[in-house]
Amino acid sequence: MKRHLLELLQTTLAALQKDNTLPVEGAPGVQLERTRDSQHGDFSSNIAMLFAKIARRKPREVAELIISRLPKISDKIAKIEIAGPGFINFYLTPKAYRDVVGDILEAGEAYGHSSVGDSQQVMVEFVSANPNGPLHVGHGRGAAYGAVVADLLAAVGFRVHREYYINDAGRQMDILCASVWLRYLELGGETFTFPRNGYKGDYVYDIAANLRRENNAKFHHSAVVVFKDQPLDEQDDGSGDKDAHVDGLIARAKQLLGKDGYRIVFDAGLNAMLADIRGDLEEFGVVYENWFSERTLFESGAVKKAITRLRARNYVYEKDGALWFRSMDFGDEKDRVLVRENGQETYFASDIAYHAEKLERGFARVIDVWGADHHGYVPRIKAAMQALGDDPDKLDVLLVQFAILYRGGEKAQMSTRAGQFVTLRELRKEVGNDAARFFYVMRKSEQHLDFDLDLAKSQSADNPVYYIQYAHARVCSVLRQLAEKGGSYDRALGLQNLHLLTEPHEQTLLRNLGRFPETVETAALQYEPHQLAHYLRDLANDFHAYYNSHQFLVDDAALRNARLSLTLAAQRVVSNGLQLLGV
RNA sequence: GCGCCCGUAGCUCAAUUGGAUAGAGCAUCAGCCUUCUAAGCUGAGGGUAGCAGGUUCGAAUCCUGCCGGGCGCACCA
Repeated sequence: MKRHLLELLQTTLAALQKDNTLPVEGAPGVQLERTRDSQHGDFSSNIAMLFAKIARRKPREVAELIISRLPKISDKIAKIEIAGPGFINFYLTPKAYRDVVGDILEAGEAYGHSSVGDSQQVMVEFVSANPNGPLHVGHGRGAAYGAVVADLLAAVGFRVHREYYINDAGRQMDILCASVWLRYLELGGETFTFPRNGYKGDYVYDIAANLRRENNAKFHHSAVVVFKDQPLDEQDDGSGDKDAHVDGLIARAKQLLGKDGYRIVFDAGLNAMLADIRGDLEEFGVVYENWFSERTLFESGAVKKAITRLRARNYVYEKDGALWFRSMDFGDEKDRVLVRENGQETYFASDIAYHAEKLERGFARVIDVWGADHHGYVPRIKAAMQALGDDPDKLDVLLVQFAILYRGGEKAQMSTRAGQFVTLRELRKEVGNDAARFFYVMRKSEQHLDFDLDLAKSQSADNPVYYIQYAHARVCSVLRQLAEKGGSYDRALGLQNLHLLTEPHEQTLLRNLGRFPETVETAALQYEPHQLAHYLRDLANDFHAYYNSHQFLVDDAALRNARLSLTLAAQRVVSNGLQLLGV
């Protein structure tokens, strides 16, 4: 409907511009929006006011002009009025309202889907948490948000590719490896102080135990040998160098285990964590087309290749023994290191290679979902893309603010290292997948999310997801009642008699059901799932109000089936909407 | 110090991206179950939009300056 009206306006304006009634130069784009208040009709355009200035005429005068030239009114438009300072308001006919019901029942699961994406290929990369511990509730938000954004884009006609970037090449993974190894030594009877910097979670013991089961004492060494000459890690007064300590232990592990042995311990940690993360996400309804390993970028030479390309374009230089990228040339606040003094490429270097590779794969648009604490990283990635001759506008970085946990009214601390955190798995178990998914996407992504664990765990009925599901359940209940009374629903009869739906509650419901496709579209294109969440809550409210004030199973067969049609349409939209949110 | 984000009802948040009288949910108060699940509905109170300017037909939204909060400023990832 909205598209239809937009086209109407556009052709009319073009005609007015063609005969020089309205200026072409500086002409504004046509805007049409749903009215907030039904007193102002159903759709409203501010185009006359926008044209008024450049045409040097009064807004209402311009509005008159446009209306006089609009093509013959169709059977879906009742009237067009000028209101306020110069709004052009469109009022739909009752028929236009009614037709929505047939459209919904006809389209079924496809209602709300569209093809504005034009089959363009889009990659959505999200979560990509380091595989050095279980996912916690912060990752959960990125997972829910990324998954819903991806599903929304798919619903409006994009070809969506979901990807998880596995950071399996960095120092953090070496620390995990060392942590696993040390726990393994402990299980073999060695005693020592576990490094402050190591991963202390119980899951590390599990991995170590597994390793011992499969390899027995193959990787065992005496603590005396392992810790010999290691820089001290002063736990109590904090005076020791904990980074040097851990790095020393990593080096010692490599030395004592040999290349192959180290790899086995390393992979034991990596694979265990990946399996855990993958399983966790799958249970959460989050699946990927691809899990992309950072390590393969080094192995395939993609990182070296990216650096070579940058060098060829004269954007790298050497300083202090390191290799730098001139990101300042592209507005970044400082230049960035690509290769460290010790010859190791930085995470940034592999990330450049990764993004170059994404575009090589042919994606028209690349979306990264990151934690908001990484926002400072955006300019340098875009700078690198530009330096490589790629279009940085193809990359949209969506920043997700942290979910702040509250327990007993107080902030709960999260730290992967300390091993004290609420895992995503734990959260899902306590509040359920549905509530977790809905809560996560209910808020605008760049807004901090207050996640009250007590409230969420309490299974409280305040939960909006229950409210929405209840609307669905009530429809099921109505149908059950109908069957018990020996009746059945006659769709044809219902659709023939939709004109009987004249109650204000019914009109409101019809009006809002018609907004669903637009809501899905804007939620998708703006990457704002919360719009859909709010819409569904409002729709459920409309339904509950209707349910409470009118009986559906009335004696009059025509009215009964008309109401059931409307009810089923509402159920369908609720169901499609929740489906998109992954609930 | 510099950069990014944020500041809307007692609390948690919306607002069709510059539109018409700023809206919901909790919480508070007052009503509605012999009739399709009360997990619900109806009504009431509650606002100097952080503060001060500016831009224009029109500002919560854009610009400037303060105030307050979060995050980031590595040869970590």
